[in-house]
Amino acid sequence: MSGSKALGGGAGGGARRRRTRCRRCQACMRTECGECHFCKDMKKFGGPGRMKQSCLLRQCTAPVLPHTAVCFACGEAGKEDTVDSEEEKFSLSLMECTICNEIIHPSCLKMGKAEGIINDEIPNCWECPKCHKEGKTSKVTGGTSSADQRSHHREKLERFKRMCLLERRASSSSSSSSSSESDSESDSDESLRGEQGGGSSPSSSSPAPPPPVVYGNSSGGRAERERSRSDPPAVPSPPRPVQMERHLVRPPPTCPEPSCLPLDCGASHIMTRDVWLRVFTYLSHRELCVCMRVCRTWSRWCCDKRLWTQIDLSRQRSITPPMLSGIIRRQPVSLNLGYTNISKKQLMWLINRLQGLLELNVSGCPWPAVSALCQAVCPCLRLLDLSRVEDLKDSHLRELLAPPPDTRTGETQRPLGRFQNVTELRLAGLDLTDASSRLLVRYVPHLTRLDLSQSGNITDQTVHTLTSPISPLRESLTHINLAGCVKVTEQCVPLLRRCSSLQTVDLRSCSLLSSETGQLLSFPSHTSSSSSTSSSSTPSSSSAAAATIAASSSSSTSASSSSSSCPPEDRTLLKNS
DNA sequence: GTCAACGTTTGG
DNA sequence: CCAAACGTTGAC
Repeated sequence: MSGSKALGGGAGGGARRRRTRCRRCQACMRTECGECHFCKDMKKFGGPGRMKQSCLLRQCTAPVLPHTAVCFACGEAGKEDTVDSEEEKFSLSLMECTICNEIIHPSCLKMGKAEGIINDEIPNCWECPKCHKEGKTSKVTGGTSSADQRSHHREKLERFKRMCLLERRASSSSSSSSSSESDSESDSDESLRGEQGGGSSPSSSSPAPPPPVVYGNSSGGRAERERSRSDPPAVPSPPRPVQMERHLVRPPPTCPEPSCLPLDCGASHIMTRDVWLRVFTYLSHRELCVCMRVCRTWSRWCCDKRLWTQIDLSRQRSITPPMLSGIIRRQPVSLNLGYTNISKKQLMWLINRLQGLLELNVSGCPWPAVSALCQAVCPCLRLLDLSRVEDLKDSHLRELLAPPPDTRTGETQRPLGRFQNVTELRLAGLDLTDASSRLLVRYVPHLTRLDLSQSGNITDQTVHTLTSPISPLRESLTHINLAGCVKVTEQCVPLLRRCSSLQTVDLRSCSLLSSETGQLLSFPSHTSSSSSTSSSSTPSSSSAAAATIAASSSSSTSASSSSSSCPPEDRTLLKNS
């Protein structure tokens, strides 16, 4: 409203109240990232302060009505705290109608409050019984007076159309039943179906348990601004104003309600949620999706994020909005988007909502899409697979790994990369040169596993850089894959020996190497970081190292920890040195 | 009064 | 169509 447009008339609503932070959700509790677009705009981060938007990572997931909101009918505030039962709490809480904007106690309504359609994505939000009844036909009520009002109506109309569109899209893709009103979810694809699709819309007269909500604010945030084809989750909840289009996606609560399965007779099934969950752990994701259609309760339980720690959508020809919302709801720890046609916006939208993500695979995706990561903040990420990303060049890798250019004015802290905590990086099959190795040394200092296989332009220089005395990787690397790097020569082998923790090096298919060296090599682990590779290091550490050492002295089969086949030729390296 | 930031408008 | 800018609201 930026405008104080008191849109009088209409369904009796008042000016819409601006929602405000809940101050309780995870997002509200965290601090500003200082790196996102909006943070950089803030004065406190040295920006001009013109955009006046919240940090992308701090967007409230459950925005509430302002404290000053009161009931349109009785003029009093929400009184849900004064009662205990869910039913009463609902009656005495303030509910805001997404259509007429009226805020009212359901108990103050003349008509049956059960006719309202609750939007449990946002607290205290519904389509009030009045609007729902007049419903979709409320449209433009003639040319009532001012242009202002007309434009407001037009806006609402568009809003409504948009909602219908979203709903249609959602319900056509899911086999979901008719009532796709408030609550029904939209997940379509078989591998990821949304939770609680149960169309319990009008009948559910009690507000849903306040769920954590990922509240996609689109206010200027490009990540959120998805629209058209890259629309993120098509959540068919009553829409916010046309231009805003806030996408609400709710991650599952840690333990989805209820704790037992209610039966028609009123009793509960003998098996509780925990027991069912154990059963569900034996099912594939596909099977879980089938189970979700059984009933609302199963639908919720099957969305338990413990069942979805790893989500694999690789090679899906298209990533749809329902898939995206499905991913967010499940909050996976590991996400594989390899060889999909995900768009930049979709990826950005996802990443900003998966703050707990540890592993991300975008191999084989086009660089323009992957470049979304250049604006992401993923402090937790440990594994990043960029193998065979189309058109990824040195300069792109720099963009990706280097910290944002304007690290404030002071530059007091050491500018560490965006992926500074990544320990495993896969860069196979890219068009990188030796220049990229410097980026790795500088910006990904904790790397333990590095895959540079099939990098035709990489030479010994890369190995030199990675293992130089000033490289932190010299200490951290345990596994390096240089298979198929045709420009690498025998010279790299002594260089590699400088790595104190190195366990295996894959040098297969390196045409400049002798057949003896061009193998998967195992290294003994050096307990000390002294340069001379003392073969006296006790075989106390890892099993792989122990196996290697055994291989060097006698000749037991060395079982590499990383790769299944580790030929006895490992010894060649030790012989060489 | 200050600060944060919501939701609309504007300009490219 | 999107990102930036802006007026204004709401918390304190």
